[in-house]
Amino acid sequence: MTVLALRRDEPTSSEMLAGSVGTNAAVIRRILSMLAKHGLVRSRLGAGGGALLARTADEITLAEVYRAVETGELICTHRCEPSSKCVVGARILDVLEPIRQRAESAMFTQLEQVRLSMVSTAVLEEADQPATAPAPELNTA
Amino acid sequence: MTVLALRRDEPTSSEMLAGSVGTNAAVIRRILSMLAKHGLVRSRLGAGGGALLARTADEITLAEVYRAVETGELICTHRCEPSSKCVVGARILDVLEPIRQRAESAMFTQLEQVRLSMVSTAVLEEADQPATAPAPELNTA
DNA sequence: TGCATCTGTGACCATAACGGTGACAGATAG
DNA sequence: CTATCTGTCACCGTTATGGTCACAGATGCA
Repeated sequence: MTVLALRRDEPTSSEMLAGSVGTNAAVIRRILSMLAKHGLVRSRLGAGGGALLARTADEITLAEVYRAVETGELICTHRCEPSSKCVVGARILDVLEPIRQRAESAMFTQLEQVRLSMVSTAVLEEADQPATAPAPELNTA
Repeated sequence: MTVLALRRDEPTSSEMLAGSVGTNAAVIRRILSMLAKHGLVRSRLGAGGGALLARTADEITLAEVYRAVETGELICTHRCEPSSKCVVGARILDVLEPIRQRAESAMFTQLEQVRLSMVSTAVLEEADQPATAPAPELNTA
């Protein structure tokens, strides 16, 4: 996504993205497909085509990206159903669920405050300051 | 942990816990071992033994439990190393890392506010208002 | 129009992660 | 002394995930 943000209106092929990420083009296309379904990315077919951001990098938050790509729950509780014959087992999921939701939404609140444009400019600024930059301060805090 | 909180000073065997959770005793012992290493749980060996809370349920937060049990990072970024030949690939991890940390600590802040005692009393309160009145047995047997 | 390019998607395999299971030494209560 | 229970290991099967190949369809271009 950062690459797409930096390349603006120039389509980027999945082959090229795969090179940057260090993986296979089909994997990139798979992920791109998920992003497209959530309206974050669109693609141009044919020769010279590739992926483009569907909106400006300023209108995309990391929370949206996360939700598009990550399917399962952030905090997974019980993989197996607890025994309903035990007082605790019968109730624990109902008790834990609102807690899980609070924790999860706290994290999303943070991710919503980071826009893709912040990430791309931070990458460029790091590239400007070679070798010594330890902590890139994304101003949002 | 909730079961241990409710049973107070009475040791609970891994066999019994396994019954409540719906899994194998060895799995419980594996998890109990992790909790013990973090000082949340202690165990009594020999006949009539079992697991006990190392502190009161009021002194244990869900954040501690989470940290003890969950090993990997909450939000995992790149599984494979991005290409260092790409401007984005070379810098993206450094840029993303502080964002990840902010999001993660936001979640822990929530979990730190929930004590194990709150969970156990919530379970009991839910049990007090049942559609039908089940026998208050802790184990499944 | 024909060709090269690139997406979208499905199938398949290898690998990693994780829970389930059995086993066994050591500790301890009775 | 014996029954019980922990702590830990090894091992297996399942599941999730990424890597890879393949192929149809869309599109720009000569």
